[in-house]
Amino acid sequence: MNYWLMKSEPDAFSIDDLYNKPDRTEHWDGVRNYQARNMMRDEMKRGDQVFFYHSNCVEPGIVGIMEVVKEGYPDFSAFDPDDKHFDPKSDPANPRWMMVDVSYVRTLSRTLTLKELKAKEALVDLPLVKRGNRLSIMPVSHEQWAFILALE
DNA sequence: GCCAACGTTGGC
DNA sequence: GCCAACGTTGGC
Repeated sequence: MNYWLMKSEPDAFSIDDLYNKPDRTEHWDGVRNYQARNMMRDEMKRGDQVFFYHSNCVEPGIVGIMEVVKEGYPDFSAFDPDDKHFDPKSDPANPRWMMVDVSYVRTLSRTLTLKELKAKEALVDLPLVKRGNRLSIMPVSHEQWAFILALE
């Protein structure tokens, strides 16, 4: 099993929004970055565990855990001219963008803030804490996952 | 709201 | 294929 971290702006989609979805499950659409796309297309597998990270908000940090329940498939929001993430270059016959479905596992008892994570020597290799990193989906090693969870 | 970092686009 | 311009991300 692999571990991941996925960012979302809580104003757009928060962990509470995920909790309130039917089956507490949602497709992770709107990713328009090739590196992140490749991870969803090639590497994320059913049962993988994912940290839910709130970005661009008052207290950025890890707020919960979710699980991959459906592996990579075409992101249909790219085909919809009315969608915020419409991409005319993504052809339904040859989709450019992919997504996975994720399901709510639990909300952490507290937010593990970016500030706190940045201060940990054990996490210096986590892309999240590297200067200028903007990846919205990133792998987390098993060691990093266990270390972060122990902070809760 | 500012701005640094970085990915993408497009002219050449 | 280079690289300047531009748009976006996301912390602060």
